[in-house]
Amino acid sequence: MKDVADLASVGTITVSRVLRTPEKVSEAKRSRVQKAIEQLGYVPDNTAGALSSNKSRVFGAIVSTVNDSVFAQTLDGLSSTLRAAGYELLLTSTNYDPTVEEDALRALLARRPDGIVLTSTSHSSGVKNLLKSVNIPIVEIWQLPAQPLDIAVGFSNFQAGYDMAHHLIGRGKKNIAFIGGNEPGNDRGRRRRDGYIAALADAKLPPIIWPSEDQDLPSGIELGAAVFEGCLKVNPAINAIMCVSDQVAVGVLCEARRRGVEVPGGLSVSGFGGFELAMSSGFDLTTIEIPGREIGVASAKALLDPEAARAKKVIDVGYTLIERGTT
Amino acid sequence: MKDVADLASVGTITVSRVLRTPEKVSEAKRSRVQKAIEQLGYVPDNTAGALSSNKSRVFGAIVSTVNDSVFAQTLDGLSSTLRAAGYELLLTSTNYDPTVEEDALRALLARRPDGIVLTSTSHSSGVKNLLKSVNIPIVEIWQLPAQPLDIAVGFSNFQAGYDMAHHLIGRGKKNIAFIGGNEPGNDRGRRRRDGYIAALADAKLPPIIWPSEDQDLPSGIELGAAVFEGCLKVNPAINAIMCVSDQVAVGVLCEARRRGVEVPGGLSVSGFGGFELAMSSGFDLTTIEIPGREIGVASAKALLDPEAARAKKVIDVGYTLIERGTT
DNA sequence: TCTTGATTTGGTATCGATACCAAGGTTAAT
DNA sequence: ATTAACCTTGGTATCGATACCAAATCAAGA
Repeated sequence: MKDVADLASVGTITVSRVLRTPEKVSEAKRSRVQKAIEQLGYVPDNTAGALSSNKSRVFGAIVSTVNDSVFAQTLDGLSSTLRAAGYELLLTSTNYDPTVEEDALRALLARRPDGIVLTSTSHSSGVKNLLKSVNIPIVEIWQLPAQPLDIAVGFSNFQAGYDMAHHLIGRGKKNIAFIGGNEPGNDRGRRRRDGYIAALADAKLPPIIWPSEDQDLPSGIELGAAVFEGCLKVNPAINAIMCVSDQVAVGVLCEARRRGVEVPGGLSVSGFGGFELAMSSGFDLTTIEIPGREIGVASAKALLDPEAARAKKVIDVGYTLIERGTT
Repeated sequence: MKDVADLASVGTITVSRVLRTPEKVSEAKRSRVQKAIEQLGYVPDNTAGALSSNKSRVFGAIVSTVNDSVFAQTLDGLSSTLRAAGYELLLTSTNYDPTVEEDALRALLARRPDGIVLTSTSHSSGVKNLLKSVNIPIVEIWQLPAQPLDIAVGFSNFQAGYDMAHHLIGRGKKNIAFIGGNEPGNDRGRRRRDGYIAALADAKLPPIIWPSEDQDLPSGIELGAAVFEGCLKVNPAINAIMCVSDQVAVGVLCEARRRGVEVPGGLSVSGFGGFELAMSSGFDLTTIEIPGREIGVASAKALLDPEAARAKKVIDVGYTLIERGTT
């Protein structure tokens, strides 16, 4: 920076201002400095800037996994919006292991981020204490918590589960099963299931849940494929299956085809997520579409302008129930 | 840090050593310092450490998209391996727009990363100059470039395309079409297509490529679904379709079912990627499985020990052709 | 011309850790 | 007992930018 300042015959502080607040520098010096920057190929050092200004221009994200298509959209929206504003994203994934969260957070805080995005909803007391001790915006995403730590962006999984069950009931189905939602460390699926249970209770129908907590079954597509050997064998009266995710629903649909079960005549199937394959050119699956990218964009905005976001506290981006051919 | 040092009655440098090189501090002082750290809830400031040591303990990644399941696995492997070694990952995505790369790189370099991971293979001269001017490990992933900038981790898309075409030819198919691979900014698909062309030439068969460069068609599943209205209508003799990705293949399979076309009797279909749905409990799709996570892990190792990686220069993780029910 | 207020500019201290060097203490070998 | 080598420890300078304050410049009105 000193070299640039010398070449342009200005003080170092003026170089700094050209980069951070160009409107405060006269036209003449500004162009001189910019020419010098280009000539020397100067790339500023943000680590030094972070130290002196106490602003790192970096945000941290702790996500459960990047390995989920709707989730990846959120990351995409987050990272693009932040980058457009001159910020960068430090990414950490916990792989649904809650014990990793505190370590990851500690490592993140050592980088002095200007804000943090979290996906999990239940935090250990260590995590809560760390978050309380720093004075930066904290955004919890996806599941809206009852008691947000600071700012929350997402939607209600409970309500989504309720709405989908209500939709199936409206189609005249009486024996509706819920598949999945008991993976450890992921309580979002469980909330959807709770919504399903509530809707069935309101309609005076008995809930059918599979697999039970103690059964150790695969997740995703394979779980869906296993439904016929497990759930439907025990209870053949089932004529609608509400799946915790689109992946599971696709597994059910693939297996139904293999067995010649008619959908939705013999069996209705619904998903959750709004995964590409659910589209009408794919499985034509009735599902609940989550605006994944929008969650990312809204979180980025909350991080960039925490005061405005704190006024709302909870930002509900909603979801859309899309009725297609499988129900 | 000063507070911790005072509480433990040691010098600040000893506190620093307890955190970075604990084996160089006597047992007695080490435990005293650790107790003080805990008591005060001290979280070190890595931005300051980065400034004085010239080591940020952060790596940068510039990826085309996080929105792809196999790709997400790479990120996952990369980030977990780095975090286990005490490093963090700064993530930037370009959304397949090559003009973004230089800006993203400049922003990344301002954070003084200890190494960089790139996914694209063709770089602008500005990017190349920037990379040459910094003295940190550069890892190019996925596509193995002819002339690696520094270190490359991936596999040969050309060879994968060749092998799959060879497999289809071996199944007795003579009219094999290649679908996709002309999305702008993504030359990996094009390499697979080149491999396909080479294999067909070796077998003295004419290549059939769809859509052509100038056609503006959707990508992914929708492209697959459009095949029957486009490609097969023009050339009904086609009896095998080699798709640029599993997504496209799934689109073809869905549409084939809808039209009652028998697979693989009337039409063979193959994919690429090793996407969850390709599994036997899903579509039972013949595909080429890429070890996405392994690419991430190997890149992380290359960043952490660049000398060892530079000895090899190119790390080929290979791929696996998995023959399933669709061919 | 002189004053006032706004704008532009630069000097210097500072952020919090680590590199470097030097000093003191310990152990082993002569 | 003496020397040499090693280990442990701390003081101080330093990394490269920005905050803060003060000085210089400029424009407009009296």
